[in-house]
Amino acid sequence: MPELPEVETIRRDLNRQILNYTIQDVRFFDTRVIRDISPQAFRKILLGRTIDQIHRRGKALIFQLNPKPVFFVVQLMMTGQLVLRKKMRREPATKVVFVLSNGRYLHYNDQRVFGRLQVVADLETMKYFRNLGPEPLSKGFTAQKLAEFVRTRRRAIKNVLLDHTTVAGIGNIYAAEILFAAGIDPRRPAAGLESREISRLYRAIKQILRQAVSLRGSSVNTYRDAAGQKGSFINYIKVYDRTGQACPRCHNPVSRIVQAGRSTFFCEGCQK
DNA sequence: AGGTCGACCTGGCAGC
DNA sequence: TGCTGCCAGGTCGACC
Repeated sequence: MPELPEVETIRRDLNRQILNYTIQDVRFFDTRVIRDISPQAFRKILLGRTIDQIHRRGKALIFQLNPKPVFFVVQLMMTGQLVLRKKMRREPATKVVFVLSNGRYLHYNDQRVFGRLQVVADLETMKYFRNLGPEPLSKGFTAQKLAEFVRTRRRAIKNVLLDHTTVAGIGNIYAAEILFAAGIDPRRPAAGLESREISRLYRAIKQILRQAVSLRGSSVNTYRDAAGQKGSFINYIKVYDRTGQACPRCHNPVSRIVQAGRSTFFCEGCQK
């Protein structure tokens, strides 16, 4: 999916364009993305409610609706997209379309149908939010907190970064880029990192995510922002999906390995 | 209890 | 051309 920078980009775009508008209709083309309740019940809850504010927590988008308390939560997972259009356009991946009172159509597209659309009165009822670690770009996320968490884990630091109880919103692309920026080998046991390495890691998390947000995310494959456009951080990616290509720092070929069943890209020359 | 693995899905691409 | 197998940005539950 979209990781934190991509989801944050969508949030900002939608916040500028659809606040205070009302959901007038919900049209289903594939109901598999509605999981816990019937599509009819889902539709009934949303109809007539106004979008007060759009938040993000980790990789989830949270639409705060009025009358309260109702939150419409979207998890895009691997291939979900939220695209705002002036006309309804049904594509193969189009699953649900929300008709808004400003005459716009918010399309939920999802090629692989992993995404989830939920309505809840209390976010804490969702397991995802109960277990989620701190927001990496918030003041509450400190080097101290990262250090406390990292020191108790024996598994590889790459897997600890991907674990959303450590820190929210980091996925496979940014885990690779963050570890490259920090010069840390993704295979290192987390508990073995020295203080200065954890400091470097902390700074890399902030720096890479901030830069990616400012560039509107990366588009490796299916990610699109709320206007259907690609993000430009793709042009600044150093190691992700670049197996065999020269490391921009030391010119060694980039390596690909598998950790916990997922690809890891890194430079053996300068990540120690 | 921490950690890993398969399941959930579809589509693109490499190799034969 | 067409088949097979592999791969993909995430999360959860089952299992060791």
